Amino acid sequence: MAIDEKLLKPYDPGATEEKIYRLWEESGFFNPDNLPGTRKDSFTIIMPPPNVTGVLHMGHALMLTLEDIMIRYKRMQGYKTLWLPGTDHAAIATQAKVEKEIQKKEGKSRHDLGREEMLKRIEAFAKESHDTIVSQIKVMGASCDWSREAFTLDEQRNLSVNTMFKKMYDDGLIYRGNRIVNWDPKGQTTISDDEIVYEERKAKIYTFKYSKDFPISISTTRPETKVGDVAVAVHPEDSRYKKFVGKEYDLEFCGIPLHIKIVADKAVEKDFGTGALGVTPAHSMTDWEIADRHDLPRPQVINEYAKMTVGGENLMGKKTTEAREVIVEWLKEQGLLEKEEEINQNVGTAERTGGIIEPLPKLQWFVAVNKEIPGRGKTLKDLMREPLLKKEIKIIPDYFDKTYFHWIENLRDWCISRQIWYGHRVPVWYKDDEKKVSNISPGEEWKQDEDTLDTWFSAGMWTFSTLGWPASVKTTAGKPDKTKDLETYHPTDVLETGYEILFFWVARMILMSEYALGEIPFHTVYLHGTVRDAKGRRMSKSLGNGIDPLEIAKKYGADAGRMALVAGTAPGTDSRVDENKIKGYKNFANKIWNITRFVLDNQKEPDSKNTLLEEFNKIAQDITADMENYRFHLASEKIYQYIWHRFADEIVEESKKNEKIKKVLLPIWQDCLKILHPFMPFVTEEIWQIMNPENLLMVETWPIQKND
RNA sequence: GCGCGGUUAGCUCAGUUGGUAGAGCAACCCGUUUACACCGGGAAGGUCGCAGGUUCGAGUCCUGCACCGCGCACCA
Repeated sequence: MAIDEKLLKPYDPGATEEKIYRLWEESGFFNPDNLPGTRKDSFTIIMPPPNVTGVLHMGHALMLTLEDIMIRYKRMQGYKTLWLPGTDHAAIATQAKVEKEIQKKEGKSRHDLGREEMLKRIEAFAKESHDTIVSQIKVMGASCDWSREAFTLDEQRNLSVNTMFKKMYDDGLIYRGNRIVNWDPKGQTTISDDEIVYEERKAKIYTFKYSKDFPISISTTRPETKVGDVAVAVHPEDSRYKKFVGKEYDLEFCGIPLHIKIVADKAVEKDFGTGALGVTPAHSMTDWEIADRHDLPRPQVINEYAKMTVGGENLMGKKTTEAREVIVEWLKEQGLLEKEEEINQNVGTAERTGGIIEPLPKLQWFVAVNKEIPGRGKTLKDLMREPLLKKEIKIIPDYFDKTYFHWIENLRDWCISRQIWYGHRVPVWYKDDEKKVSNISPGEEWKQDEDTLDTWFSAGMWTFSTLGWPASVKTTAGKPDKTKDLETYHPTDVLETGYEILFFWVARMILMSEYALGEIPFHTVYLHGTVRDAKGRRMSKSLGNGIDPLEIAKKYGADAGRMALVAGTAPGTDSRVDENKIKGYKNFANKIWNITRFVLDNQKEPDSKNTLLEEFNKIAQDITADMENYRFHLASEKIYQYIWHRFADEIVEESKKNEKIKKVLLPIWQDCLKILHPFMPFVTEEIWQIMNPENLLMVETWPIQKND
């Protein structure tokens, strides 16, 4: 074999990677329908869809690397491998981003533009963002099936979502109710419990009595909400207050008449503050529940703009923070204020907008998680728990099981309606006094619900909505048969994602799949950690410490970036980006390049009997076991160690003196390339093309067949 | 408050069912001999957070403690 001229120069990823990706794409092998040979067993990963809010970050790069490693390994093992890519409309995040931009550039709000125009703008942004993301995924070398690409907000997914909504509604699992919800005054929408981020802040806590003749003092950090109080709750065992329980008082608080009942409730902690809690049902989650238990009224005193809705001129229409000062002033004047202390308080803020959450009672759509599903004798919570208890689903690393169960314990009904425009609209239509829940529009004369659905509602269906559930009536010729895909590829094999969305997403996918299909969405959940900067800090826009995976690919090659991300990074643990490490793997790519040159220069008739072959075989088996057991962090280091420090440093060196060894160089080297391929697909494929231009390494057979 | 994880070489981290402690980078010495200086050879470096326990044997299993990080809840 003549030595390719390219091999005489150092390896240049920039001149190689794009060309190789095109070669793969043109082969059609990303699509499982086109794979060579008979492939009985399928292996499926549905890609966690990146949000169309911007560009890929290192976390995405790690995700793509791990998933591509699994897919490439299984493809070489002879599986019918499907890796289905997609993007997420990320409702609140995307709308908030576009709104902010328009506000900044044009000084207009979404209401100035109107629903239709605003949606057009968001869609244009999403489209652009989508295109960028797709090209970035390709740069990373992801061998996913673009012919099946999905978007969480496209037509097929909308049909899935609406069908699911109707099914749940008909089963009584979705209901509309006036309940207290987390209201984000900044984003002007409700959000779910999981979208709240608690921030510790200093706050003042005031201790006072409503009026001079009221017997009990209460403490609060939010005196302005006290105009909505209907009761004072004390612990049932609290001897200080027992004698007051059941009594009712009429009084005037800052000009507002209040009717306060003393109730006993075990939710109250005796030792906190005065041990007595002023109950504001409409503006506190705990208080709402207390009101439930004691059948108390729930007057609302704050509106959606975090402004007061009661009182005279001094309060009405004021922001809560201003109203607070008014009330504190009044308390001081009246001589009612007993104490004013500074405390650390966790303030709930909206994850996406940063707005301070204002609990408010609102008419919203909910998913009932504790209600029995008709005919199944189980609740949705049960459906989420069972597959893990029965070990049908395995989480890696397994210690996340406990966190998962703990979260389910604390789960309350899931508020799924959002007052934003970008997203799946609630599939409920109204006409006069009639209401219709349907998966398609019942006609022009019907008016659709204004709200949209929580983005996790559609994301929860991702493993099967992407495979065509429910079977679409509009499936066009040439496109994959949707129903057949669902049969072939579901349940999927692995869900690979970051541990931070275990609750948001993983739990909801299990819920949705178990409920709609009666089967698990995936067998294995592989959780990766957070990629941090060199100092161990989370990468964020505000810190400006983000590292762009594309820059890395450009500077060192995607192969080097992939190896650096995965080698030595155990599942579930956070890692740091270290440019030196990446550089080391760039050097490794060049080392491979040079080894190839030497091997091709020194080819001899292969010998099949040599202890070196046996030694290699053992290592290959060991690595295969690692691959089967998701130990990619070990497999990658082992092949690296073998290639550089055993094969190159010792075997190649020895072969310079021993002609017999030269006879095993090529066979071992070819297998090394195969094993390294899932990790560093570009450079290995490029070399393979020089050695065997008629075949693609991507679909070569893995040296060791399944061995666990 | 409840729970989870971490603590291993100067730094960043691996260490699979318990069996004589590993890698990368950095630092030290030497080296251009049939690929590669994006290189090679060599040497150095650890009482595996602390205290107990189980075991023939513990970085690995159990108990307690300390510090760091994280999640959930509370937050009147």
